[in-house]
Amino acid sequence: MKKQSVTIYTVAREARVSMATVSRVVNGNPNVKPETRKKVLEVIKELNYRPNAVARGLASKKTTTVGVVIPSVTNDYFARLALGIDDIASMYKYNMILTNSDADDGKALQVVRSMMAKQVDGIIFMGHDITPELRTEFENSTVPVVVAGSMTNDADLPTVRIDYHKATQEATKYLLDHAAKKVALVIGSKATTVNKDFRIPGYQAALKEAGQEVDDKLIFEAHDSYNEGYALAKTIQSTGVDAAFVSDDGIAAGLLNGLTDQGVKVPDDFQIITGNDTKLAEVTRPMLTTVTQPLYDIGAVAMRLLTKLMNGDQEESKEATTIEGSSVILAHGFVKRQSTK
Amino acid sequence: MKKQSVTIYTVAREARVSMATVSRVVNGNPNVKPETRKKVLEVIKELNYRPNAVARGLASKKTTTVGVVIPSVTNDYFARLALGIDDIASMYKYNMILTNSDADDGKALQVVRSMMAKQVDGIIFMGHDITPELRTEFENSTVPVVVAGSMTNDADLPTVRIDYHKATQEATKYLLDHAAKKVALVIGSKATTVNKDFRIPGYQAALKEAGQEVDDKLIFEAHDSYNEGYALAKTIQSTGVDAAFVSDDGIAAGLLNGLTDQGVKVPDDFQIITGNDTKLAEVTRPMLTTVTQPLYDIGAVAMRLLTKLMNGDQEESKEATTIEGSSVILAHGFVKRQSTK
DNA sequence: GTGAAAGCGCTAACAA
DNA sequence: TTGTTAGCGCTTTCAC
Repeated sequence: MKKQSVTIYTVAREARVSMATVSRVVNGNPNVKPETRKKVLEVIKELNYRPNAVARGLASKKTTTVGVVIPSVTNDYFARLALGIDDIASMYKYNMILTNSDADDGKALQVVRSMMAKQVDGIIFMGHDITPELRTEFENSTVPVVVAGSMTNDADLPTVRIDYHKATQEATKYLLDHAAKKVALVIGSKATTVNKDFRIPGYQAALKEAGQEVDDKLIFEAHDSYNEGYALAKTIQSTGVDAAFVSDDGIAAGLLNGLTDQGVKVPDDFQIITGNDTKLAEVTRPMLTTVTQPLYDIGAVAMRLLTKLMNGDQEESKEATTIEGSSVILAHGFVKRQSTK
Repeated sequence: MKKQSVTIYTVAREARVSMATVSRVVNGNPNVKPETRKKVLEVIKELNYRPNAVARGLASKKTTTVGVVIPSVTNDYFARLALGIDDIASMYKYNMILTNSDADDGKALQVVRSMMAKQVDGIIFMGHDITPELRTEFENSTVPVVVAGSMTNDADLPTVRIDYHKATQEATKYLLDHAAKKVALVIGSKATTVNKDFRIPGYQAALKEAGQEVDDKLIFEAHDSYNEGYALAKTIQSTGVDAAFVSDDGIAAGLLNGLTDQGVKVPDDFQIITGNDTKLAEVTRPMLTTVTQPLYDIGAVAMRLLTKLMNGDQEESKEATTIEGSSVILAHGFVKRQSTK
């Protein structure tokens, strides 16, 4: 790459002012005489001067760039969060370095390190849990981190999400209240914090409330979304279950289609509630009854929160976060469609 | 943000060598005596030194960051391209600044300017057309640009895509060969290059080949994906059409469900072929017959091509691009599912 | 209101 | 094989 041709120095020389003055007008510093400003602006336009953000970043120690770790862009759930993040980021003139972690802990660590090397001003982390190494990485840095759309094992991290416990409990109760005899819970992994500490307890609470015994065998794991959900259709039937709350829409769609293809009538013989509020839920036939989530807003609020943390005094913010817990819990909803009675 | 505590200088002092030597070992320069390297590496580890990529970028004029313009991350089509891009980018140690253009020309321009200000080493552009302003922006810069997953009005830009003309022609022919009497074409906008110069001519070629008259009224526009496709179900029937090739899966899914909800049997009374090869096509019932596209590969190849352009001599590359056309056309396919006879 | 000058942390000749 | 020395383009005191 060749040397940048027109720099702040070129402009300064051409406008017969100092670099400092050019810098001031570029940055909207009010301490510039209007006519000086006008002159500089003219020269900038004439020369088509564009400030070099890298140089600015080095000098100011701010890059107006945030890092966003996403398990998978092709998952509509995370993509909708990312859209909310990006919109607010753009609004605040931030750019976002977006990288897939492929839901792989090693890659997540590497990705975060790379972002920090690039001196991002903040990080939004999407994912279900954080390894000790990654946690150390976060702790050793002054860069604020916000978790969006899940709950991790690090309760100290500011997090924007819905109340997964309550949502799961409500959905389970709904099923129980609507003639379901035996309700299954289908989640990604029993080991993640969001499931272990929120969804499973919520599910169990609903069962207990209804006077039912909890049976761990009715909790199913499915990772690979649609296909695994489809395959699950057989397994799940053999357990005598006649309803399920499924946390992921891809899995739910697979389960629904798998069931249908086996001649099981949904919702007559089997009811399904899904939990991600993705487009998928409206495309299937029957359409899936869903716990709704303000996905876009979760992303947007996470980014807003991050801007606050980035601007406030770092230590103070961290303090506030840790102690008061600057986490945000947004309201979820429920839309009855065709997969429930 | 406070001054970075441990810099290349700290390491140099601690290891009793010069900054240059530290720089060499960090960058894998072989001209370092093994024991010196070892010593430096030790100090780096001990101090947990992390090179500052911003400073490196300023000094080397390379940021190992590419800009990616995406119309919408929440569209699975583009998300899959982005996944391919990101994977290859990671492989080559590039980060990606990803920004939604919302399919808005003004925003696309602004986004690109912002990326260039951040000194990205290259840009991957996803979108259907380029405004004169944006084209000027590209031309005035030395940053290589690759278009992925579409065809723009700028034929000089290296582009990675499938053969939209042929794909459309084949799909239309398939419908005609399978008892369709009157075939519609449903696209986003008649005005974009990819439709105006590729899909529409392909569609018309198939009709002519079959000895049918072309009727512009059988070409429908739908933008807002699913909902507009759903609404289209009524309109399209009134024209006596009994089959359609739909370029976008969201629209196709909407059309299918709209038709079904009106009691039209697919494929018996109406056949549909869709063109984006998105997950959606497998989730609907009946499942949608589809022109398949190597979406991930389109993104991956685009990123590979970009790395070549970024490494080669800039001018030379640009020359080669313009003259030989370094564009890549990948093979598409066809999967018959349930929405065709 | 404006300018001079010292960095920011690193790379890259050029010497040695 | 290693060190010295300029920058890269900008921000930011600190004077004036």
